[in-house]
Amino acid sequence: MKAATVREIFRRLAVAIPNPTTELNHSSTFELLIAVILSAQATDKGVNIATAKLFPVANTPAAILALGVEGLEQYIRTIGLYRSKAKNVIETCRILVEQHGGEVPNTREALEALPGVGRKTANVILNTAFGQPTIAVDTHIFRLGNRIGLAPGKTPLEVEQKLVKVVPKEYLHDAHHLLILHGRYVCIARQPKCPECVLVELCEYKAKTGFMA
DNA sequence: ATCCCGAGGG
DNA sequence: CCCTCTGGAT
Repeated sequence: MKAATVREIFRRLAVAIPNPTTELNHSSTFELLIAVILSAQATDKGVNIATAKLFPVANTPAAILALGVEGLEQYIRTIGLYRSKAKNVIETCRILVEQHGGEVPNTREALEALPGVGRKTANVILNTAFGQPTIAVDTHIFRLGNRIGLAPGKTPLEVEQKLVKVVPKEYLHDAHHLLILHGRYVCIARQPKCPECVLVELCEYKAKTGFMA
């Protein structure tokens, strides 16, 4: 895909999505970290329902630690993979208290050392809490990268590295949320809403599949 | 039956 | 590389 086309894609997304930020409710970096860990293979909406109950009761590492695994499970039962997430969150809180003074670390290495935090989650925290130009490749961005021809790749890491190369500098920070929100509401997995998409004539999906009008 | 802001273990 | 974890929405 031509550089000018890529630039136009982000210019249009930036117009269509005036406030490109997370839809995971949070009022601190710690809350964001927990919400992102919980969001694996789950919808933001579902995570927000659970954290609306959890955070008023416990919104610090020490407070969540005090709930214990089984106590925490009661709050996040409605989210998929809740048992492993409860275990990971507790262990992450323990490490935050013991090794980081109860604060969320701001380096990739320290973040990825936390249980339940892989490359994607670390990228979200670095981008959204610490303002770094990282691109967290979740299911939406992986799909879009391949579907519209923006950054094709067999793995999320491959898509991420292509995006970092291809995305114009001024859009690098917002690219993550511009793509996620476009993927969530327009370029959805099952039946993309091509008729209302601002990228139609720039998209390789049309040429490949002749999407329905 | 498929998808959702994946990660860890074998 | 694959498999498993896992509930709720569509």
